[in-house]
Amino acid sequence: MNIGDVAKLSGLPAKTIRYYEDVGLVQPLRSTNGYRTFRESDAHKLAFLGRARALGFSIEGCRSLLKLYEDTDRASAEVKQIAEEHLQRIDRKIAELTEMRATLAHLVDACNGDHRPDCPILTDLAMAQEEDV
Amino acid sequence: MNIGDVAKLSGLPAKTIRYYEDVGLVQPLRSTNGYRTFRESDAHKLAFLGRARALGFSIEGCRSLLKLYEDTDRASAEVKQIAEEHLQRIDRKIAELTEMRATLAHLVDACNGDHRPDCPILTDLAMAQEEDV
DNA sequence: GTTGACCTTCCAGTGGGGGGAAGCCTTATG
DNA sequence: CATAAGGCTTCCCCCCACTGGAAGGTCAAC
Repeated sequence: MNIGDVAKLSGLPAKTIRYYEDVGLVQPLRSTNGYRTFRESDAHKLAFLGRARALGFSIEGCRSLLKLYEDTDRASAEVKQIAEEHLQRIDRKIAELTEMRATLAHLVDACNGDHRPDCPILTDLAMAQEEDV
Repeated sequence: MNIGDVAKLSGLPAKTIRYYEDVGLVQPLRSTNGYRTFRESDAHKLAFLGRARALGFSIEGCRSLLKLYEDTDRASAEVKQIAEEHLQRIDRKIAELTEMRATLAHLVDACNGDHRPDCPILTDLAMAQEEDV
């Protein structure tokens, strides 16, 4: 398989696949003309990577997961730990965004949004004094 | 004021303040020795920027807000629109993370996390077949 | 033989800074 | 007066995970 084929199969852009080779996540063969040649197992790996990335795992997280995936003697506890750490990162990110959202929503709500210049959003950004909300 | 003073006042690292000058968000003066000299208004702007960034506004968003802040003839509707667009971006991001979280939490839940190699997390990443959950 | 689709490598850029080097300026102290 | 400490300057590279594009090689079809 050439890169275009495996790109279609995995849903990843060819550029991304080259990048994954660069960082050592896949090691396709090379044919005599210099083209990358992907085996079934490479296509499989790339699909795996695509799904792990879609769940928000970092490249290094993907590398760890892939290593465990290929180690049939792994302990599922190791996989679970990686996933749980990632889950916590996601939770922290959601909490952070939720707090931003609350503050911003409150400000947006308080703003008339008309032709006049008075704007509690700007006032708050300028002052951020702690008053009653 | 030198950069260290205004860094303390605004809570921003000096590096960040230099970067903000680089991208044109602040224009401090220069004293004869080449040091940046910040006025009260610069310190004010930087504090404004710090708070806007803390709400997740991009540098370009900050630039727009700052421009409106300094335009006493602004219409609050313009500010509100920028804030609402940002709010929607935050909402999309939260939705995306929440979906990741749900999928991942389900997988983590299904994984025994013991010494055995069987792991639904890896199975799912490898297959992602659509079955009942 | 020539088009057009595919492939290759390499370089640069994204956002929002951070780390650190090399070198000036200022102030306090011995 | 010398020097040491700390603050300031510019400059360049690094982070992440790609993405875009240029310049050029390869292959199948017509």
